[in-house]
Amino acid sequence: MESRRVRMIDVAKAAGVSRTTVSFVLSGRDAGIPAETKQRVLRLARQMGYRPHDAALALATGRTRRIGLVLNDPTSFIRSDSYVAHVLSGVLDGTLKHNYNLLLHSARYTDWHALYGEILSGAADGTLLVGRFERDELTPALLEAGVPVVCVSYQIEHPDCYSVDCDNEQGGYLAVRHVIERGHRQIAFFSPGETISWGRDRLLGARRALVEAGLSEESLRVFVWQEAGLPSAEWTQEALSFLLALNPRPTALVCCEEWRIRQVVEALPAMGMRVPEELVVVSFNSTEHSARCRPPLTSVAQPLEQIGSAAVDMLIKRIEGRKLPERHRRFPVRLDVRESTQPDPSLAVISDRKDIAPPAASQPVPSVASNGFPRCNAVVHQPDAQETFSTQQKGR
Amino acid sequence: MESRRVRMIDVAKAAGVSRTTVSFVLSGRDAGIPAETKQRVLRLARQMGYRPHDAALALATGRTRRIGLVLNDPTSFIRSDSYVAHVLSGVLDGTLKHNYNLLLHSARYTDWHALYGEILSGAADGTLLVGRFERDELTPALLEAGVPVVCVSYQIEHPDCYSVDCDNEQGGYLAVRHVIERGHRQIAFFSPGETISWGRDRLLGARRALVEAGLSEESLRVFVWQEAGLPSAEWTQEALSFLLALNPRPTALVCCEEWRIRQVVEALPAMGMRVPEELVVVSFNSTEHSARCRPPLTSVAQPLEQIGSAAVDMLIKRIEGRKLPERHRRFPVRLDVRESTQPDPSLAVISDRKDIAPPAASQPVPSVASNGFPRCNAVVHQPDAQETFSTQQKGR
DNA sequence: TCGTAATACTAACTCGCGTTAGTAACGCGT
DNA sequence: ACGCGTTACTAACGCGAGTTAGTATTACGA
Repeated sequence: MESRRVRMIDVAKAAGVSRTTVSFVLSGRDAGIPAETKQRVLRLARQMGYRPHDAALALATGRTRRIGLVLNDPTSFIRSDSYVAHVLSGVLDGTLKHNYNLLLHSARYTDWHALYGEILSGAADGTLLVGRFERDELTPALLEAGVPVVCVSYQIEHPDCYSVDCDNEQGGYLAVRHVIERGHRQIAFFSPGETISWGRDRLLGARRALVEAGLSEESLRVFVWQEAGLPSAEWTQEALSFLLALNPRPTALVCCEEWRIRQVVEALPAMGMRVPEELVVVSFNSTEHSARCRPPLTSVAQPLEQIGSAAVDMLIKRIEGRKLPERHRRFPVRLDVRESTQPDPSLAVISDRKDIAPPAASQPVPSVASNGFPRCNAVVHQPDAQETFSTQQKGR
Repeated sequence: MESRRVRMIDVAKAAGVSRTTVSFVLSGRDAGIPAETKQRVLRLARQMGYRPHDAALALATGRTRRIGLVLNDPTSFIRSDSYVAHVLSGVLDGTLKHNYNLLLHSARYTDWHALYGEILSGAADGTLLVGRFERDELTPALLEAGVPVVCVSYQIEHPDCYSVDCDNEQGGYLAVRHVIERGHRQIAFFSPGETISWGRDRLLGARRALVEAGLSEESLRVFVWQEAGLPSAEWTQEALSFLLALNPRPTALVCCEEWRIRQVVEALPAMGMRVPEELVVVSFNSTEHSARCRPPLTSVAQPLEQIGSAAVDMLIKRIEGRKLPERHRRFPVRLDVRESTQPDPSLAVISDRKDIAPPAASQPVPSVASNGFPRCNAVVHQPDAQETFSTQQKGR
């Protein structure tokens, strides 16, 4: 009962011309075909419901109009961290704009051989790699194979590596400078580990803030979970216990991973600690998870949706062989000050760069994001919002 | 510099056999090929890094090992509602299990002609349609065209319509019965409208609860936003103003849409209303957005990830031409009682069915979901948790 | 009338694979 | 020596498109 698909040759027969002629008409190629024939072919193609067959088109043209996407963790959608959701939303904006579709690879990053094979099979014209796993063998292998690839939120050392990310170094800097300005001297720092570029860069920025303030780099108590070999939730507990037992005890905590901060904030009351009175907390990403936390968390925002859509732009330019002005595109970050470091919400937001506007003043859940930053309703004021946020490419 | 892909014929030449032989060896088909030849071909294929070309394979076999997914709204990832994220997570589990990939169509549901064309192009073997839009013309058109399709969270009247959903009628029933048991008689109900199947069914269940309690169906104050022609946020405000002006004033509100409940809860304090003291609130879906709301919201949970992965199972069975025991698969729902209807969290959870276990007792963010329900940390007790949640198919 | 050019096409090849049908070589029984 | 069956392959077709190269017809100028 399955009605057979209408092929190009069916249209050709109905129109009384050759398949080649139909192909020329439909692809808009002018091969001296008279208007009358052209109209007849177009009309019949429409009437008969002709649609080019995807696989045949791909085989003949060598293009799929699809881009692939690999997630470091397929379950990340439902983790507390909505990083992936925001990036994916930007990616979909990008693919829609370029008239591409998105192929979500379901294989796990840990099974990188399977992913490698699928990507090389040419099911997509290029691939976005989002949020690198530890011990990454996939990225270098793909680059070596010459597949068009753009890394999102990380990069590796390779002459063909293209990437989109935020300015993580500046993010670490802003976070730590902020707590220093609030008077804190004993600062803890939860890091995923230095093999992950954003972990490393945020730590570098943190150290820069310390040096700038005349503090020693060693005063920063860095907790690295990658090397601990513990499940994530247990690590958080252990790290907090350790932190609270330190002497002098840290009064500020900067946590690189937004999903972990929830574990922290939920665990602290049971340990007899109040936020921000006894421990001040700064997170990253500044999505609604930070904004709606109790208390709302001061957080380093990055324009996740812009990063997603910029990655698509970049990848498609590579696919089409166009030149790119830079291999690594960096977006600026912004510090959203909330109650976890600032009991009085009427104080101002810190914005280090003059080219970054702070978020719009709080209205309940703005329905449209005015800039590329995640939609959140931080309770902040705007000290000087004349300058608007600029997405212009900026040099490294 | 782009190194040319290794084709089957390259392997054949290297092995000194025909392409057909290579094809037979690689597809494991026994055509009397001696073990020695077989080994040689396999070794060379591996050494040369041969990977079958996706489009060629699809063209030859007529199968892509891909399933398509259409979202009613590509921006839904970042809406307050994480419904899509949970379903998508389940879908990815399903595609991983069956060794399929997922094709995310980036075109908008409103531009259904574009989607229709893409789906008919055969880029995927079948398609999941998630969360239907109003005035749906796509679904019937696809069914009429004979494309394998499974509808998630809705269904339409059509002999070929397959769907996966939760028991929405029971959900509406549980929600309203719960507030009736709490002593409420003036109940408001926010509905998306009756053309959306879950909106209609939840309302039916709500009315059943009223009738069962000996209350008149007319006592339910139903607010339908679909017919209002207002943007969603404005509608919420207007509906709330209207609600509060009613005499007698409703003391309970059941809201079908989880993302709207946030608008409600955030707007109420400014209107001088406290939850739950002056207005008791029940939401649906019971994802972390309800669980982490202040106050935490009583909510009707549905096993979103199971729904997603069941939809994939169903679709792939259809693609492979296997028989399905039923055209519409319904999952049971569960009521998670939280503080928005129950100021004292030490009271018990209401669980209408004995075959549905309540959620696990609260631990900070369980890392693994024990059943198919969204991960959330409702503060509830378990009255009798001997029975475990059953995913066995249940008759309509 | 012939040559050339423009018009209006189409045959045939290609993409990389699955698959059917057929064949050449060999062994073995009679 | 012949026939037959088994072993070990391969030629050729098809999937549904794009694309190249070529042809038949007509028009027009010399």
